[in-house]
Amino acid sequence: MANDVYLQVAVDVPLRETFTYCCERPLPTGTRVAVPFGPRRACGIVTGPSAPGGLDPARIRPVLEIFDELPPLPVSFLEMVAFAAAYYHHPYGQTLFTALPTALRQPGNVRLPDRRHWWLTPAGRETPPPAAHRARRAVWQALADEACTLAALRPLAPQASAILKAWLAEGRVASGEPAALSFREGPVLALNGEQQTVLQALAGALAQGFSAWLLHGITGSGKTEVYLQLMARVLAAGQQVLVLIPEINLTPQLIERFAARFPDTPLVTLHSGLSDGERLAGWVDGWQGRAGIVIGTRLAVFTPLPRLGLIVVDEEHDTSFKQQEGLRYHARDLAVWRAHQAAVPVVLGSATPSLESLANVEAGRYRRLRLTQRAHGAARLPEVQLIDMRRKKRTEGLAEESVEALRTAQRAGQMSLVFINRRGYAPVLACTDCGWTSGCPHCSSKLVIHLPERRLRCHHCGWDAPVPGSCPDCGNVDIRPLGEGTQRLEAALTAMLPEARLLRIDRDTTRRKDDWDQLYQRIQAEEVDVLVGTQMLAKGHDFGSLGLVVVLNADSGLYSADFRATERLFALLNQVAGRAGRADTPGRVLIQTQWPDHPLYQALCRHDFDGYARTLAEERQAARFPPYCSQALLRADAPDLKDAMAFLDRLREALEPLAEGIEIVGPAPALMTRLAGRERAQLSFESCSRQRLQHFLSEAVPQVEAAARRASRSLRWSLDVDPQET
DNA sequence: AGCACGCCGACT
DNA sequence: GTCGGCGTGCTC
Repeated sequence: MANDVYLQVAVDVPLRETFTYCCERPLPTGTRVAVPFGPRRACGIVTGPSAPGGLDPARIRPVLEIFDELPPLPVSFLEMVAFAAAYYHHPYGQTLFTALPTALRQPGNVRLPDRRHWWLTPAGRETPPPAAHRARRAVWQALADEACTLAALRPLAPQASAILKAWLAEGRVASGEPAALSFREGPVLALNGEQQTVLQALAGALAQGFSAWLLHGITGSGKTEVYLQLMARVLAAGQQVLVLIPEINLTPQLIERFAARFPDTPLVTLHSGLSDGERLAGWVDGWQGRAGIVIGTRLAVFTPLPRLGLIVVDEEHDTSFKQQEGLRYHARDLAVWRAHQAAVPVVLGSATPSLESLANVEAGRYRRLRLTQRAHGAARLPEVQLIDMRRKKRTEGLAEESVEALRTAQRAGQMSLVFINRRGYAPVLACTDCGWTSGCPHCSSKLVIHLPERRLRCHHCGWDAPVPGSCPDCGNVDIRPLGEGTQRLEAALTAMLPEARLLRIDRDTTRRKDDWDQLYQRIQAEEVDVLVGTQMLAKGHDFGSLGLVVVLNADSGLYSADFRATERLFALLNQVAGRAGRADTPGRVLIQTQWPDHPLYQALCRHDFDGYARTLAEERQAARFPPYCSQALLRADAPDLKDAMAFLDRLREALEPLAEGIEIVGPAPALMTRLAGRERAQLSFESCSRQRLQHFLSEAVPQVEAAARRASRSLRWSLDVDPQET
């Protein structure tokens, strides 16, 4: 056997290195193969040619099988994988395999859907089958109209495949790749002056290489219409568009809008809800250039697109763009890298841009465009009012004013929304009288209650204190965790509004696939007076006109242990408020709070995003938190917290000498012990220089790996670069 | 991560 | 006497 060529092959294992195999012939980089790996057969991707080097040639085993149903993966794809692996300090093989659809991760052949188009030859066109042969006639008729895929013909005649085979042999039909992307644009909406200015700026950037744009447009300002008209130009030029959206926004209504606008452009959606086969088909359609539009959640950022002309990231501030396990990538950041690689513009759109993106604007890396008016001339911003809960009579957490407003709205025939904030719930202690909260004496974090031990702990620096019996500021004994008392809210609402038709929307009531459709129909049919729900209701779905929005438990996000909580709360409340009064009536938003003077609420009432963003930015700058420093978290978990802490303690000591220009904070117990039976802790690395932090991490990771090998097998660790949740 | 090898407790 | 617990070590 002449196994005379050596290859480097990446395998899906948590090891930093690639492996050397031999093969009878050279294989191009990006070829998918099956290789023997220890006692098993694994899927591998060829990453390049290789020499045996110091390796004993006897240990080098031959490639078992070469999969050639698809061409080798493009170099640009492998480059992005290499970047992501390096930046997030994740093993190359595992990074590569997370970027691939599941079907391509297995060491076996894949079956691709038949996308060939069939059409009649001149001979075939002249010989229509007799009308009595209904199946053949139907197929012929369809082909006489236009070229079709087999999938399109099957509904007309189940035996379409056999018919085509016979006709092919007789020279009556031919098949091949579909014609190049045709382009047709459905009815466009008129743009207002602002939208036109924005579109012109963006259109001017097309075909001009890389540029990054932050499109900051208030809710209802018509960002989507701008995307669509910009996309039209890209698609008309025969290029592809990648659109990334948050998980929750991937609704049939949104896809329908894109599909209706570009009726002849093949559109592919990619998200985690697809079957392996569907996901593979969409991915390959993008890669082979058949799809003009690829629209999907964070995982879609990896789709190879040979004629990429534009990337759009909608709701760029949304946290679902950050993957929270395994390769902890941020799809928005990879999208910007990718736009740079492909030399195309990237548009990041949001009503409430992330502080990260605003800082990038400040630094001159992104350019900002604004939409400050609602697209429909008459639509006004909602009126936001605060209900001071400090001296209010309340029932089950509801102020009498809120109940009264709900009654009034119902009588006026308007639909209301009661929004319960459960996001970022971490029990921070607060005084119900003076507004004192449990701040950490050593850093700018909040102390969190750990009930089993009755302790207050700082999850940032690790400070630990007993729970006080009364307020340290005013002596009031009524101190309790923020956010308590919303559990029985639905029952209370039913009792207080007996004549209103309530509809609760949350994970439980929308568990099954068609649940949401049914609820949605009830809303459309105006069979609902009061919607009650959480996060799910804040974004995405359009309920038509909401007359009133009541927000409960917003305060729990105000004084949170996570320094990003206020940024998220502000974005969330903005979004909820944007649900009110979208049509021609201005809506009303009521927020129940113990801190009516808090700058966040004050800014919300004034609709002053810029002012509050500036305040937050100054706070972050003063505390040297991201985006004014680069951060990475080393997380560890074990059945027992002290094992995780001891592991991080040892590492802190070992890494200190390498940490020039790096601040190491902690270790500290993590905010929430997520998985039952496992406890988590974390060590934070912070630096004013991203490069320096990267360099440090490159040196630190091998040490972490070594320490983990020495530690108990039950200890697990992960590194989170640019963490979103701290 | 898998998977095998290896060395100590309660079962036919 | 053996089945099986999971500690430890390797994968070209």
